[in-house]
Amino acid sequence: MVNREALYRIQAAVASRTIIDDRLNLDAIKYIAGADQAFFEDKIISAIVVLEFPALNIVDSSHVILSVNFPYIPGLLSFREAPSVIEAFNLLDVTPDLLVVDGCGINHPRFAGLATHIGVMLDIPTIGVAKKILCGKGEVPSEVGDAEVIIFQDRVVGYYFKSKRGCNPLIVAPGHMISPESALKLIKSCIKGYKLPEPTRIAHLFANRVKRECMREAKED
DNA sequence: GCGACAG
DNA sequence: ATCTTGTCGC
Repeated sequence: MVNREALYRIQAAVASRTIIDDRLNLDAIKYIAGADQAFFEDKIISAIVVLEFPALNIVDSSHVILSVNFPYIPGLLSFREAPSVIEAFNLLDVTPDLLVVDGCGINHPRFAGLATHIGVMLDIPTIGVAKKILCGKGEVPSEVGDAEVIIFQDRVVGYYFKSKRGCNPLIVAPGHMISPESALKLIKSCIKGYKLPEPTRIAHLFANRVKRECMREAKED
């Protein structure tokens, strides 16, 4: 059903094009966006919200509903979710300085997680924020605010970050055009009392709102 | 061979 | 991710 070798080659190409240094001015960030997905029957809903930085109030949003045409396979999530995220991103009126994606960045078996894939395809800075680790090893921080490096194949690919008490740590990693340190610093500045950073948290709420709307309409037929 | 495995 | 109410704990 899935030709993994061909897809691995695409991921290798994505990884080769990834820039793991700051290509954005951290002190000049005005808009930071977040993307998240929800699923309904055979449809994938991608929602994106743009927040003004550092206030984090919503200034723009967009969403698309497409047919799902690829299964969920650990390590190949990009082929399932990247297309719809890219389409939603292109519908925005306000172009953000960077995009926070729910999933892996370079902390991936072939250094090409969803955030990295999207960043390279759109040629924009991205950060990946996952709730569970896919690969790599690191200490697990126990104190809120603490972070520990995650190493994979002798490379620093991200951090474990304890964003809230009583919650498992987040996994923060560079997607594209940003360093591991800057990615962590930015995500830290987006925590507002919840486990998830505002960009992803609000995008998640928005995606679910759209999904509920789909369910309501489906029930009427 | 066995276990792990983003969303 | 999704199916789903109450419930234990800070």
